[in-house]
Amino acid sequence: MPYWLMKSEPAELSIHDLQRLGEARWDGVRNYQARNFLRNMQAGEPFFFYHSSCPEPGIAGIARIIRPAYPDPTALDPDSHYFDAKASAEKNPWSAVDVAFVEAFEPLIPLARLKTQSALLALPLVQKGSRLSVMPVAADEWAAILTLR
DNA sequence: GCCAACGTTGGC
DNA sequence: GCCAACGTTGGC
Repeated sequence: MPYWLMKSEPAELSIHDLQRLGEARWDGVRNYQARNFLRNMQAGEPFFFYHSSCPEPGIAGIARIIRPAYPDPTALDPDSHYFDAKASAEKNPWSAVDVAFVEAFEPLIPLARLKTQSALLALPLVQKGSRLSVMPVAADEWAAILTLR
């Protein structure tokens, strides 16, 4: 079963928000490579929930996909930060998935620590300049990260 | 198709 | 707030 990692700004949606909500829609992805990965996700697949653009960036827990990709409604909502004037109900290029809480890491695994792991050199997350917000995680990478909890 | 300009991401 | 790196846009 494929594993994934997705980034979220905790001010927008944190692992603790998801823990409280139970489920949430993962929307607002506006990068084609990330969107293509979203579209490859299937219900049941787990992902690392990464906190980005915050005082302590790192992997904050685990969640799982509960509904595979469908048209992202925020692209059609003029009031949304993620509104895309070029999207329409007939032609919406953006996708969202629904996710459910699994586990929160206390404390989270800091990015600085992930960067010291030789097993993670191939993971885009730790590569200089990489901004990919949705990425696959290899089984051995997943296992290596779990040992850091 | 090239590429400069611009906007965004995201760590620090 | 800074800025490196990247993706996108649009003129040509």
